[in-house]
Amino acid sequence: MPELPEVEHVVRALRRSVNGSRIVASEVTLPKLISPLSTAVFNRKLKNARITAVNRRGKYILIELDNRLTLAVHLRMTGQFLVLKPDDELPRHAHAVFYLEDERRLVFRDQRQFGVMKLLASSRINTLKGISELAPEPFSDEFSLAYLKETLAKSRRTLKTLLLDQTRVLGLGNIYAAEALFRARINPFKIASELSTKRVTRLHQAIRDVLRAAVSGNSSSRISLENAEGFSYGEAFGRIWQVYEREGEPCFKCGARIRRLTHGGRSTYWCPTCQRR
DNA sequence: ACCCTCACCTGCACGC
DNA sequence: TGCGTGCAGGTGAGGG
Repeated sequence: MPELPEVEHVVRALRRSVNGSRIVASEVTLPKLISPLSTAVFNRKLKNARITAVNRRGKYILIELDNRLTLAVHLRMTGQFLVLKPDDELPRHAHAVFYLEDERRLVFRDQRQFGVMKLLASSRINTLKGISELAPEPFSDEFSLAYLKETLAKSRRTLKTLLLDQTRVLGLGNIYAAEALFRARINPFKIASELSTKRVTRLHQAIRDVLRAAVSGNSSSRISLENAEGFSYGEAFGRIWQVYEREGEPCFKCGARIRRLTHGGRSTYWCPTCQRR
């Protein structure tokens, strides 16, 4: 599920539902999830730790504990958190269970098993491979027009590819990259360094607009970890994509048929008229 | 230093 | 019904 907005929703839901809770025990049934730690060490370090904060950096969820450790979680494609009440059955693909002092269980499930958890000293979070190199947060001052202009100027890759690179532009995934390019009326296969200043400006605005709309959309209040079905894209969020997953359908702006091409192993959708080369 | 390809997994929709 | 194919929202290792 998760691009930056979805991760932000998960973070907020975790804050509402488990911040302040104490973990009395944990269980991990998929060792690679927490590698390189052993499950024994992982469980021992978490025992009796209290969750003191839940934050986000890029698409990483940072669960801070009162023992100077932080659990950094990346959901990748299908990772989910949910909170079970005492009588609830453990769902399929539950790979880690955190038993809370009030009898609830915080569960991490992940159908495709791509998700990762790293437990390490809070002071060392920024040294974590994957986090240390991340581009500035899209809503920070650091992610300025000048930053984007310089970043694009340095790359001969296509925009679509570059927008997915979290070390250059943070927060977009395959959906929002396509949506941002549509919003900015820019062709996904354009070479980054060849973009005019006018277009860079439009793209900068579009990236923020698309992410902001998704973060602050009507969905956020409805999401709850106690109702896992709340976590999905598309209709469940009450949103319709402009181009994503709309191959062959008419563009909402001009009526042209939306096109799709597989590019670097992933689908790219665009309107051939609104987003000319 | 950069950029590309592939690998990591399960499950679903599709066509034969 | 069953089986093969392609596809799915993300990243990181390895190689050119």
